[in-house]
Amino acid sequence: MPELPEVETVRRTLASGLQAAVITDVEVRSDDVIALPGPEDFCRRLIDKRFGKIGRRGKYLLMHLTEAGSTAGVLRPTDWVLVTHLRMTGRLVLAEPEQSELPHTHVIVALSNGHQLRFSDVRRFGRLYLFPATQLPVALLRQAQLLDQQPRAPWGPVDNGQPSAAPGLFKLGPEPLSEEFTVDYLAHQLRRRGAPVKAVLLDQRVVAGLGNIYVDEALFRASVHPGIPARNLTGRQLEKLVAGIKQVLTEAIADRGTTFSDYRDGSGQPGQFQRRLQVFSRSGQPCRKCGTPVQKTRLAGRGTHFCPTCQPT
DNA sequence: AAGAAGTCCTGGGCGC
DNA sequence: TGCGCCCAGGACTTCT
Repeated sequence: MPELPEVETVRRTLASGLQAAVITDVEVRSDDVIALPGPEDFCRRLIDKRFGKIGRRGKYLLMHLTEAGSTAGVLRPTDWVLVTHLRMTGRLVLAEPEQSELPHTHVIVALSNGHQLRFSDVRRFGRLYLFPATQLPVALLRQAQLLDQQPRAPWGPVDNGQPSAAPGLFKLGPEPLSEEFTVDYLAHQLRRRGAPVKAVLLDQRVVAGLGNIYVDEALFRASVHPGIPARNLTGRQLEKLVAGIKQVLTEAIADRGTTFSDYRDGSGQPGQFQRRLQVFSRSGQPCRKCGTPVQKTRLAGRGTHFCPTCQPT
């Protein structure tokens, strides 16, 4: 399940192969993975566009696209942004045309440098979106690091009152590795929430990019039981939780993410962080700190792993 | 308004 | 061996 560290690793591994490549052809085999616009428009708009920067916001990947003829670099109001969300089993890989395809390959983007960008997804939960750049808020583009400075021209999004195809993209909380994500911020967010702290941390509006694996790992590092009502956390626990989240994500990015079965980076390589997991997927095995068997329970509809000794209720 | 529950989707693991 | 059941979960919608 690609969470922030996995998506960041995909971003890094795709960036060099996509840089300045022009799209020469697009094949969509499963219409339902194209969330926006319709599949024909999606293909037509992409052809002859050139890849610029590849950014990330939470678990979303944002790819800047310019007209093939225009100068690269600055994001212009006429540009487009290809957005992807891999959800559970989605994969984006660069491949040679003669390389065999993964099963469940739904989209193939042919590039002027001879490579292909391929999207595959066993469960077809993942989605691709193509937005006119002006329909994305400046703040989002900056957080995804597609924009260096405030654009001079007027910028959208044009609020036409229509529901967006990707409502979550516009409601994301802060990047957990940014300076915005502080103890004060998290304290404010958790203050009125009576739900289990794990459920609140999975809410992308609170903080962007955490999923089941890294929430369990961060809570272990903070010695916080996942079932504690969010509002009951002490100041000390909040400090340890913010530090734990930043620490586990930083280490996981350094290890190129966690691979159980499906996840691979943009060049097809698995991650290495699974070797360093403390509790996730380790139920019944001894806690690496105290030796107590790691327990698994169900919380917020998710398999939840914790050490009953290190993370007391 | 917050939270719980249902929905999507398919490979793999399990019981019989 | 093979069939059928159920589980895994991110984000979204619907219900309470």
